[in-house]
Amino acid sequence: MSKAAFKRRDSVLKIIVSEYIATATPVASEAILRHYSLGVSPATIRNDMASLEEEGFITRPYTSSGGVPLDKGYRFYVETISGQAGLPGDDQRRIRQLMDAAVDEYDRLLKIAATAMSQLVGNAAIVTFPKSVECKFKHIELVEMNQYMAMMVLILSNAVLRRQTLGFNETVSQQLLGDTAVKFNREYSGKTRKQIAGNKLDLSPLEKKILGTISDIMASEDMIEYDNSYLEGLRLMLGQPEFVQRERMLGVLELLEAKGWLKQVIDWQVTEEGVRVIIGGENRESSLHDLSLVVSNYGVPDQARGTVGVIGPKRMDYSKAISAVNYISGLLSELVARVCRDD
Amino acid sequence: MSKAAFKRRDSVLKIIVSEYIATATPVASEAILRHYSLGVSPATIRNDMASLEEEGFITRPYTSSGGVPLDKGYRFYVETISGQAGLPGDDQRRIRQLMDAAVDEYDRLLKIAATAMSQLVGNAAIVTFPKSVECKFKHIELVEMNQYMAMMVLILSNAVLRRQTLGFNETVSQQLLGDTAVKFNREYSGKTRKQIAGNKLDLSPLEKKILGTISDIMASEDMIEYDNSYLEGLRLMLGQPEFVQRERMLGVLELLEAKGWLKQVIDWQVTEEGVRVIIGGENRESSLHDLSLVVSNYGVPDQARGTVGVIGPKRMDYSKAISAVNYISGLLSELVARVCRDD
DNA sequence: AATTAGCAGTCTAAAGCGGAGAGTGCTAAA
DNA sequence: TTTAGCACTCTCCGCTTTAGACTGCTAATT
Repeated sequence: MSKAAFKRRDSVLKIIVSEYIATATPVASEAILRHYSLGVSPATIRNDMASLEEEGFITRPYTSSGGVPLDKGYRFYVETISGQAGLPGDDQRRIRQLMDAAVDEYDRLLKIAATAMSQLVGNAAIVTFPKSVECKFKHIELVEMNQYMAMMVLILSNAVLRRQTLGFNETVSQQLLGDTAVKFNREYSGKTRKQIAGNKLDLSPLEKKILGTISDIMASEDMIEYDNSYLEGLRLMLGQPEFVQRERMLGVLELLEAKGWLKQVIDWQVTEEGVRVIIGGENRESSLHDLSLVVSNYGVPDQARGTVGVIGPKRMDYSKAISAVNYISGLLSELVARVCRDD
Repeated sequence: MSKAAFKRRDSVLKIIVSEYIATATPVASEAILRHYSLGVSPATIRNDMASLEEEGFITRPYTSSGGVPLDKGYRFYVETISGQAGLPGDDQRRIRQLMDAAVDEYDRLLKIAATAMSQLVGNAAIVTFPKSVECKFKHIELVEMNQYMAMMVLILSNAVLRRQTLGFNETVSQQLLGDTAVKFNREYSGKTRKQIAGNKLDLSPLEKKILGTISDIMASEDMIEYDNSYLEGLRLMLGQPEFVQRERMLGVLELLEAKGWLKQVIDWQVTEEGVRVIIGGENRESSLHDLSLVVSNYGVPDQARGTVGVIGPKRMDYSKAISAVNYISGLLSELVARVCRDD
């Protein structure tokens, strides 16, 4: 096969993928020529398609029907488009505007980001809370609720916030609680869990109990993969034609409600930089085998990192998804950086 | 029609409803006799069914097919079963166990409650955060993040917690922030928004700014119908046979993702006590017209109140749903009461 | 007046059939 | 290596048929 012929075959593959992404129906040789004139006849395209099939880029739903991309085909397509055009200016402006409106409300901001992203790509989108690599104690607050109970509010590095109620056997006063909080804040601010554990102070039983609780929370915070996350736009994703069979639909729903899959994605991602595309069978988790993910980390390296991504059927507008994830992760990184700068 | 005949007709209706709830297929006259021997022939049942149809309790999907309940039929059924048996002991124990495991983590607790409830009834369940009737300032905490920014954590009555970042034009120290927090806590603790607004203190520009933010948050807290809420078990609900037509499924998904419907439910509910069942067309919101809700408030009257409920197709196990909602709302009330006791 | 047997009639659901149309694979020629 | 031409495959759609589930009605019975 000549060099020119190879090149044409690649074009054919690219066209098949993008056409299939757009129409969700098998792509016929003549359909290819209808939209892109390659200066050859349908028969030639058919030959190319046969060759593409042989090498595992595409397949046929049944003998003598158009081609649909396989994972390998999608992968090829994604490689050729990556590093391409960013998000249209309109979209950028719209998102920025939405997010500016909630810039001070951390939680709402992430939710808005997820919603915006899902609408942009017509699929589900997820944004996880940023998580610090190893969290540090920042501030504690103890508020009396009644004689035997207090609410503890614990602020960790990068704005992670946890509240917990504490019950005591003896009565405690707000005064005592306040003093304890001051002491803890003075001694432990900026320290990791291990540093706190190593720094044995002279503590009263009450203080020991509180310290234990703090330590537990920090430990669980260090373990946890996602504190919380927003998954938006499910309905958009499930509206896609791949989910007409309700069995698949319910399968996906179950998968996403469980959120176990998240761990897998994040594990994989934690070391990577930039946008990463995971297509169908490339997912470790077999339940994700006919879905694709476009994910990226955001945040400040070695400090607070979260994950943002799009999830949808393999037949997804990768180009748009990549630019959307890229843009939004950048935006979120900016915002996190502002909050973290002095950690 | 004789008195005995009336009674039998009611039984027939009850059987039709419960049978339809169990099987999701139109109930035939002979099917009724298969499971419950009423000592009459199928023809008699048919006569009764004709009469039930005439009065709008049931309908037929097509001429000469079994009966399926209408809203009026469900309503009748719900009235006859209400006030009946509670949740089985097993279930009670299981739930209590689950919830005890997270009793100190407010947010997780509510989520667990929602999940447990959804599994119990095989439909979606929702639990909203408790909201105070008029919230009171409880505690503020100000933490420096960097020279020009601070994080404010605001605790309102009944454990509502809000965090927000603040940006300043001049530099601020942790010292200054701490002093301000102490001052606010001393002056404003236990006061409502109006009381705070009426109590004009001599404030620096910085303090004025912070106070403004607090006031805004409290105002929005007073306005908001639901702070946050957990909706769990969607997949269970959508697995029901009523959602085989994917159009309906997507409609419901859209509805639930928007969460606008929540407001309607809660509005209606806020004054009611006990479990309330809203069947199909009884919903104000037309998009809920073929769904039913079983909801209840929980919390402490005149203080903090949240809503807990089950949402599913009209063909729902009302008996189980009612007892589940009843039990869980009671459990949550207990827990809220513990936290609120001294507000 | 209420109930019942019996039967004709109605409707669904599933299966089978057939033709139109889309699109390919193959062969032989350029 | 490309192309034209054609036979062939397979889906999709609508139509028909058949079996079966239930009812509604009528006329008889209690």
